[in-house]
Amino acid sequence: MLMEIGSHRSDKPGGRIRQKNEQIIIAAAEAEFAANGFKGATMNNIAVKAGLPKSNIHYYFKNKLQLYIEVLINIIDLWDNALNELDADSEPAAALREYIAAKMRFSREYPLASRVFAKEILSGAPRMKQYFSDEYREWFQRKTEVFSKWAQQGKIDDIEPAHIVFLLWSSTQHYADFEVQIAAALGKKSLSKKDFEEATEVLTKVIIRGIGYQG
Amino acid sequence: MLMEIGSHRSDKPGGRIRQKNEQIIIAAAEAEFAANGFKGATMNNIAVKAGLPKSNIHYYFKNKLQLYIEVLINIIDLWDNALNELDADSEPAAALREYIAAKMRFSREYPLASRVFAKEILSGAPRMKQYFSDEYREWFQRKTEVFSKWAQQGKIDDIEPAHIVFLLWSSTQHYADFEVQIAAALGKKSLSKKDFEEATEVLTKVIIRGIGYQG
DNA sequence: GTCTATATCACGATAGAC
DNA sequence: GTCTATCGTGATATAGAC
Repeated sequence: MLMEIGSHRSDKPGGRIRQKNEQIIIAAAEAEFAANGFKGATMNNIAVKAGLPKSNIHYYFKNKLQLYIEVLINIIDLWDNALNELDADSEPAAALREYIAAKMRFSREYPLASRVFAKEILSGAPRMKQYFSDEYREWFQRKTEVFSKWAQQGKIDDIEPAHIVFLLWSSTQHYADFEVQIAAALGKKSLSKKDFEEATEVLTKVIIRGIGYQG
Repeated sequence: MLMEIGSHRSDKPGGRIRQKNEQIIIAAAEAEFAANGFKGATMNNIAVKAGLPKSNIHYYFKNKLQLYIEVLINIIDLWDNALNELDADSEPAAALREYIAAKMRFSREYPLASRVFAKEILSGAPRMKQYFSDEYREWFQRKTEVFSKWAQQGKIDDIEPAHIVFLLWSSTQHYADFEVQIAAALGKKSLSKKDFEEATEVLTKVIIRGIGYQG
């Protein structure tokens, strides 16, 4: 599903030099795309951040779009795998605690990738049209069934499951995407590990209780 | 506080033609900035969307930055006024219900402006540095006191108020900013009024109960 | 595998005719 | 108040020497 969108990527085995340089370039691209978006990003800025001549970027990646897709795939894979672990057989409290913690860990560890994704969606996702297909809808619906089952078992309230998932996504990604505003509100330069732990604690508590789970 | 950042704006009285054209241009700029971000946006695209020659944009607005700031000010004013209405003397349930409804109404009525703001924050807010000053921090802290008072009165749980505010912001703005993803997940082209009402209902219920308010 | 040089085009902004 | 023409800059991408 994700591979389709990135199917043009070079699957060459690649020597150690290639692998290392590609990783350096992707990290640089992540920062540039996060700061300036797809259209605003320049290959030159990426090259400078990577510490490589501009032409080398074109040597390793066909064009700006391919580089961009590469960055997007990384974060989507991460998020999807975390959601796939949500299991209807687990207790809601434990399962949600773990999922929220995982999403918050991503927000802390990969904020740049999260921001690139967010900007793409904000733009109307013109470069991810295939990803948001019927297949996506079906995958999403399977995921929401976890909450439906919990509701049927009387473990949580009967709330439209889709909106619970959106709440989980929005509240956790916010700490990566809006970090500048949050830090300013708290009077800090940037968020510490402790800030993230506090936020995780609050979100876990509020959401688990909010959906009607009775400890 | 907001005016400072936009102090270079032309406060000329302006005839009817000017006022009308300025509004058309701002609406076009909103769409262009939402789609492509500040760096990615082009004055030409704005002109085409506005149905005016490119030079006219420069006639009414000094440059791209001024036009951008204008768009930002609109949405920030809207949001700030809504938050300023949150009153510690009200009952938590009624006050929060109203605030969430207002924020969701903005998400539905002004999604483009919300996205321009979101992209600016995602970029690290380089064009809003003055806005996120000590003054902002103080304003934010005053707003959080509403929740502290409610907690002191035993009306809600003793939860770090800042994170409650972040939750309110993230969960409501998500429906404007990530509309494409949400619509795809729900198998729709775009979100209807009913979708927004359902979401508002869920958020209101989950958050009010989540912070420990006992009806 | 790496870099220089350059072709080609689109950008923001302005000058100046109407 | 409106439009055309254009300047100067910086963008993606590639060709080809090393």
